[in-house]
Amino acid sequence: MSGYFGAGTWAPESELEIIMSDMPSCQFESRPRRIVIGSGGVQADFCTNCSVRPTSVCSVIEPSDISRLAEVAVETIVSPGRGFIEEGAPATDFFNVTSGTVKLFKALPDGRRQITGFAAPGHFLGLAVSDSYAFGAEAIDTVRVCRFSREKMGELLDDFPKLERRLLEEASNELVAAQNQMLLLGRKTARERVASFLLDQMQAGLLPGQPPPSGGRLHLPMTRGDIADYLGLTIETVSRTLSWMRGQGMIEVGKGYAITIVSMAKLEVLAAGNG
Amino acid sequence: MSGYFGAGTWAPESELEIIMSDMPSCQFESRPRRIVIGSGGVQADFCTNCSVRPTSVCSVIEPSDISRLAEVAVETIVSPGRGFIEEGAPATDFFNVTSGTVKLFKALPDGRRQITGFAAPGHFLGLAVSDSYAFGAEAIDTVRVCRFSREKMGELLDDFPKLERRLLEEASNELVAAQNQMLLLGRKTARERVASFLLDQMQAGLLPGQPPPSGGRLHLPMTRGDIADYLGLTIETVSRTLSWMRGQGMIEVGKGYAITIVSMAKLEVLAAGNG
DNA sequence: CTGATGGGTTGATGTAAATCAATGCAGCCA
DNA sequence: TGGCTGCATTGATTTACATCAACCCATCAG
Repeated sequence: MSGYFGAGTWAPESELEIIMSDMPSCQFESRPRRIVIGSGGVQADFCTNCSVRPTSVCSVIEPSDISRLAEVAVETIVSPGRGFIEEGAPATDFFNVTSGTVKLFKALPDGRRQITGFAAPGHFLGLAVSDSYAFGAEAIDTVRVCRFSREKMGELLDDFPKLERRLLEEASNELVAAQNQMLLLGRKTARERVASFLLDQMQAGLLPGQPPPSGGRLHLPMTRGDIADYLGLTIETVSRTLSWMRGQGMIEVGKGYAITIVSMAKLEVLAAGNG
Repeated sequence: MSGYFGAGTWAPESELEIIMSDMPSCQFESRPRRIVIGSGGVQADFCTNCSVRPTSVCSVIEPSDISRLAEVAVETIVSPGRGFIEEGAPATDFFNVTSGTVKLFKALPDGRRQITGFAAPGHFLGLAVSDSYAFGAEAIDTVRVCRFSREKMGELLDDFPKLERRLLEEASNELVAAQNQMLLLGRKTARERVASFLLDQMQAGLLPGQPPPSGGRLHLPMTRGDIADYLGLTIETVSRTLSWMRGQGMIEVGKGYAITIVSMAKLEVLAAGNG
């Protein structure tokens, strides 16, 4: 395809690329393998029909200017367990998660990991002035992201001042979340951490974009290991704490990734620091 | 006195106000007492001659537009130990630190505290989209800040797009710092934390604005308690760890707030996670 | 079917850091 | 001068959590 939208001089933008999981799992993911599987090009309504547009930074672009957005966005599919941002690598792109869940993390040389956040659909990734990524990103389940090159993103920012304000808003929100997480990591007990986590996940599910968790039913896509790395605990402590909460009648732990919150009140008391 | 942070109907913009330490110290600082001591107004070169302008967000305002800045800025002096942002209070103002050091923190109901950062001259405070402050701020030594009302700041942002980009940059940098701190709090040992802290302080001192620490000499304005609350440790552990480092020939601990870094290399090995 | 693998739970033991406690020292004020 | 307070250091003891280890249960490949 060429000259799609009559705008671009070259083609590969707006194709669908897939980052495959061609190896079961390795300690440090190599650079994502990029496979372009479609070349029909993206429709004019690519962004218009985007399910996360109302809640993402893209919402500030007027419908009349949507084509500008679709021009520079490359939709990418990342399979579960696959990394697509490598900590320390040159920061060439920004991403917008459109479906699935991403874990963001930093690591120490000996392998210790801290997950700094989970990015749900609508989340914007890559905010860092530095020329290299300050964190890594890996798909938890099957993830779709929109990729913007740094260069193209700069042009968008120049042309749409509203976008800049929206990004500042996004960054501020993340900053608040980061401060909450620092309080959690530095001063909360294991039980308080897990309680806070469950309530946060509940809260996140209530936001637009994802199916709302009815009846306190949560579907956590991440493993116990991920939760542990997020809360600064070990797998065993997370598991034991969940069992303890079950024993206290706070939650029910289902098969797989299901957890049901039975007593929000009890969890809130815990999370606030009483217990 | 009433009208904490001026509701806006009265005049004191561009006067010099002082937040006094009229009580020695209480568990939770009451609202700062605001005392206007000058009323001559700020000179036209108020901002032009500002020592932190080159390194702060204000640097993006052209000299020709500086008067706009001086119009909306209120210089405020905060005495040591005095709070000037209360966590949870309505977020009415933004601040720019011009001298001294500020500690930013979050607290749990039972008094546990996490210091989320130390703000040195040039640092911009108050980035949060929420209508209330997500953190508290307290002067460590004598602090001077420039205060901007939310409203006036909005006007500045409308008039100077560059300011918005600079704020985004500022927020991104803070985000990176926050992620580093999460790694520290979640996964580093006490020794690694203290080592990281000393190196960060060294780094911060090398940036423009403050007198560069020559010969590895650091002057830390904060108490052991502040360091502990920043690193997610106790006072005793911080003290013991510093003593241990002294024993290892890594540092020298002087009287008061002086610490000299003897072997940066050893500290770096520690901070990176080998030790 | 069998064995391997990854995730999860639970138990026994170890330990890093918290807590409890005593002491020293400087600044401050009556 | 003496008493008070805040900050710091160091020692003794406790503890929350990590570590080590066993086990269960899916899933999947041969």
